[in-house]
Amino acid sequence: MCNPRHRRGIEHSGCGPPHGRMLGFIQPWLLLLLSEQSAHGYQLLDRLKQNEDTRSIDPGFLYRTLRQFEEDGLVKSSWDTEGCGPPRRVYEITADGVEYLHAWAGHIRSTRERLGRFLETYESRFKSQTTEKKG
Amino acid sequence: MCNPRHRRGIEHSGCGPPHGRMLGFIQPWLLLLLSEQSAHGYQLLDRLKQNEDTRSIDPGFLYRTLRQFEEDGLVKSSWDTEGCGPPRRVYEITADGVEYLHAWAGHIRSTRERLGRFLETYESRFKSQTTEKKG
DNA sequence: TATATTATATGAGTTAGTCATATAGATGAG
DNA sequence: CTCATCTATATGACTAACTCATATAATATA
Repeated sequence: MCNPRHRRGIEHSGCGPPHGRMLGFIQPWLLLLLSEQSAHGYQLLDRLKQNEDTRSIDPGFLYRTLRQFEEDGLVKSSWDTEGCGPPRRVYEITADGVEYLHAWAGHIRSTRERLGRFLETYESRFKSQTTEKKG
Repeated sequence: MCNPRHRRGIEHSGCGPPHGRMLGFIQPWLLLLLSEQSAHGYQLLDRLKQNEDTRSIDPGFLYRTLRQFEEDGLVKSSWDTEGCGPPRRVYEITADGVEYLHAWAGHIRSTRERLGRFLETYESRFKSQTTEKKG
């Protein structure tokens, strides 16, 4: 974990620091993956693990999230008992799910802009354009 | 609130949707403001309210965050009993606080990039370059 | 002396996410 | 057949990050 709290003597104890948490960005990835094709939880888990941005997903959280999505009508599921291995609950995205994905993307876009505004202010204070160049 | 959950019939009940929460971005703003000049909580509250991105700050959370920052050595405080009104606890950022602000900015930068990668994938699926243009 | 304003603070609750672990069918080894 | 392992889904318990309501107190004003 490249958590910057492990520098020098700064051992931040409580108050929401640069941590490694997911901050609600596993869910849109789930919907996005399901918008490509239906899949069961374990498959989604595998795919998320192949993406560095979503690598640290917790299986319990994933399954609970999918169930919650279903309760909210964003996906629907059915059991696949054919093929080998134990039965799989296969999730399919709904029209509402797709719509919600779009809304989520909009939210992410605005969050990204908000972060950009913070960084602009920050960089104008400290004049340290490091890896970013602004247009 | 421009919360996208209030469209059509999508009334998301539980599972982390496009909401309006702060997601740990009030703290870097606090440190950034304090890096400009020392201030007491109520002042910071006022300034955050002038920025649309940080408008919805909860006073209780702000004061607790400042105390936590102090416990973590990111700021230090002293009472200002002069002037009018009740005494003010004035916060001053420490060297560790500045360093931590830099680390936080780095985290925000990488979060922003991560959001960008999601949006790229999303947009390539749905071919809807709306307000964004990519380089 | 009542009321409002400025300023700080706490208690209780919720939600998102983490960590550990349970369950169960399928599969393969011996 | 039995034991271990893999695949797959799921739950319990916890913590962190807030949110909402409210308390407290000094000072100012009516």
